[in-house]
Amino acid sequence: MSNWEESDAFEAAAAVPLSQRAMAARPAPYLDGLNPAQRDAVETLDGPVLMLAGAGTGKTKALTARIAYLMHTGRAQPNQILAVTFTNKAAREMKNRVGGLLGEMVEGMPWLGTFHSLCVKLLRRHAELVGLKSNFTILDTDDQIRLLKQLIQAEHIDDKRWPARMLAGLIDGWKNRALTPDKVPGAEAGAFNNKGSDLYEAYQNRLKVLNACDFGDLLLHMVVIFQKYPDVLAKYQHWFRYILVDEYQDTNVAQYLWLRLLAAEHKNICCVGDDDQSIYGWRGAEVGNILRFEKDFPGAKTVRLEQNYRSTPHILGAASGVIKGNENRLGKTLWTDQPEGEKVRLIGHWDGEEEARWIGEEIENFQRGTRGHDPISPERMAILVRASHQMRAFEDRFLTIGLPYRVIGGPRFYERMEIRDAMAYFRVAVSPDDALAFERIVNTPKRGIGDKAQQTIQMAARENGVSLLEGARIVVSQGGLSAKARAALRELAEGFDRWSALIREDKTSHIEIAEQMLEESGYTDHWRNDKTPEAPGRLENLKELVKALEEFENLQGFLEHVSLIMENEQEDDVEKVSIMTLHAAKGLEFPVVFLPGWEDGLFPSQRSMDETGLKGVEEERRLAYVGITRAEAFCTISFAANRRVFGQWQSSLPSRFIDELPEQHVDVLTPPGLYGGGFGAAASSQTFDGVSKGSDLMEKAGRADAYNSPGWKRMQARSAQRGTSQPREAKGLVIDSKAIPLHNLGDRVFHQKFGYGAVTGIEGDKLEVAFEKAGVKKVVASFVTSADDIPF
DNA sequence: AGTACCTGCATTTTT
DNA sequence: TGCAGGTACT
Repeated sequence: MSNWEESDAFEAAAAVPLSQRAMAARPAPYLDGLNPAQRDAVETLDGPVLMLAGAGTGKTKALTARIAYLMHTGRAQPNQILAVTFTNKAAREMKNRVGGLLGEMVEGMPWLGTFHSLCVKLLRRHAELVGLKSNFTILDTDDQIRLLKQLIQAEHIDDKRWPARMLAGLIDGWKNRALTPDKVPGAEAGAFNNKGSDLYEAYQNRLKVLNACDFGDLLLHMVVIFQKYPDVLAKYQHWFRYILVDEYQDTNVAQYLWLRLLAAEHKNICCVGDDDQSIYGWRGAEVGNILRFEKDFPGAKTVRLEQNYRSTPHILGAASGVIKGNENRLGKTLWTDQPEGEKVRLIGHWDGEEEARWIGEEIENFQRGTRGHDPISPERMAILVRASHQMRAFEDRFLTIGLPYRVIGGPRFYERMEIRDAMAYFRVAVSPDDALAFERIVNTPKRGIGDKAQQTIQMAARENGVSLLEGARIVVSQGGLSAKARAALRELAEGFDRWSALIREDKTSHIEIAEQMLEESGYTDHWRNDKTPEAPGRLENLKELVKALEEFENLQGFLEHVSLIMENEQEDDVEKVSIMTLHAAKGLEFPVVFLPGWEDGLFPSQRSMDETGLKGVEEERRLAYVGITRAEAFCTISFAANRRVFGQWQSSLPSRFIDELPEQHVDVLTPPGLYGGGFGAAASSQTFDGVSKGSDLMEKAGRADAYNSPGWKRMQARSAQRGTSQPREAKGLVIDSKAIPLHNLGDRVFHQKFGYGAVTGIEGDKLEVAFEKAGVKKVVASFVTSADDIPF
């Protein structure tokens, strides 16, 4: 598999025809505004190129300019360029940007897409070579697990000791490494109760019978086909004159092989990436791919994009200082011509709640534009955490103080096909002129209303200036279409008449109406009769959906809520602070970034260190680097000495990465708990909520050993030395300590988010309220109103 | 079939 | 602590 290494360095680039050179000589607007490095990366068209693009150095700009350049110079037809990304979002963005540069031509870029989508396209053409039909289905993770579970049980293996998830993980790992069942190394084949590779093989056979494949197969099958059928490979090798790869540091072995095979003829492969931002090792990404690029592709030219257009020098300095601790890296030096800006701020807190409270106040300060800078709106701020469970503290706090936030990268439940179908029914029933929703379900389940019938409906609707549903009624009444389609359409229209009437009457519960809709429309039956392995899961999801309805007063309310969630994934009209994991933040940027939870064990994560040792720490360090480099102007790192983990109080030491921050780029703040020089009753009684936290302190005191740690001591020393002032912290804290008891036990109150409830406990300015819908919650008193105050 | 209790477990996530 | 998945009961 290494004829590449054996091949000589590339011959000089083939002579370029004069006509093309003439074209290249014309002014090219997309080249304007590129810095020298970017320009180099764009103009080096022949042979392998590694574009080492640091964070915020304009790699997408360079990548898209390169595509434009390739087309403009006539080096390749748009359809001869293979451009690969990891996410649909990235593919979309690239398409848009190339479109912006070149106009219509992008329409002709059929081979710009994700690894997976491109492989689906290829595999549909050659499915028979791996025993599939071209209409194979793609299983999602749930389906995969269900199938594996069946196989495990068929082997009479205890699926409690040997869970399907574990096997799925193993198989995914093998597929990531392009290992078919027969290629699994002996040592690993015995994994999973000695049945690892056997079960893998059984699974693959089962998939074939089902005419299905999982995500990993999309790549694996293509690699197998390329390796086994040189004629097929040759066709594509020849066809794709230029290959571009985004986020190369995230590629796994299978993707690497796929690329290498495809690039073997023309050798014009341009990989863009940043070894310092490789954070997906745990799901099979091989940093080695990018580190080895020059060896894998002899004669490769490496271009470093090092001018950063995003962050201030202090932020870059802090990030560089941290990443320097990694051994295995290609190395690059980010620089910027921006003004110095503020230092990265570092602050330690007593516990996680205090950290959340402090950050909430800081966000409000930024929002108000205190200390000399302009007000910054919440959507320009983000909190980046290591693990999603850390988000809860912030959600709780922000809900309490009424600070709008959104969580990025939550469950993708509402993206599922069956959920979207079901909701389309709801949408049409609630608002009959929702054309998209109507289009979605008019022939789902199959009703024999094909393209032509739909066009007829569209025309009728347009001619009469009515909704599609009305248009359908007109078509039916006029006796258009075939008798069969007409009958089906009439039934559907009558269904919506009934369901809409039920909603209007408001007598039947919206849950019942929803169930009725799914049942009477035949949608549920459609999945009941479906024999594919994913059908049971779909039905399950529909049940979930109906269950989710319980939380709402009516269907309208529900749809609004869901559309909000979906909009969350795109843009949002409301200005909200983003809360997300560091992983989810890659590729994004914010003027204000908070990086909480920098404690050893949490970040770097203990598990990562246990499982992969030094390699793990290095990946965590890259995560730290990614986090810091998300910030444009203000970056605040924080940690807490005590944190509740699984209900147990735990104390921890500041993250080792904190000690790696270069001092000259860091401003150490005095934590509120340290007010006046030490901890103790004074600090707590002034900074909390006006109520002595003596008992809490007693409880926590025994765990304060973190404060003997080098990191903490150094922090204290630093802040003493610098004489950091306290007012800015103190200011915010006074605000919510004004707890004038307005409520008594048993009072009926209203909260913006949680609705109505009764006060069941009072603790200083905090109330414990049993909400009718949301259950028992603790809220700050100023954010509930007496129910009598509500004006309706 | 559906619910109520219990137990075990607990990064990071895209396709 | 909180959830998900499984069992056992109705």
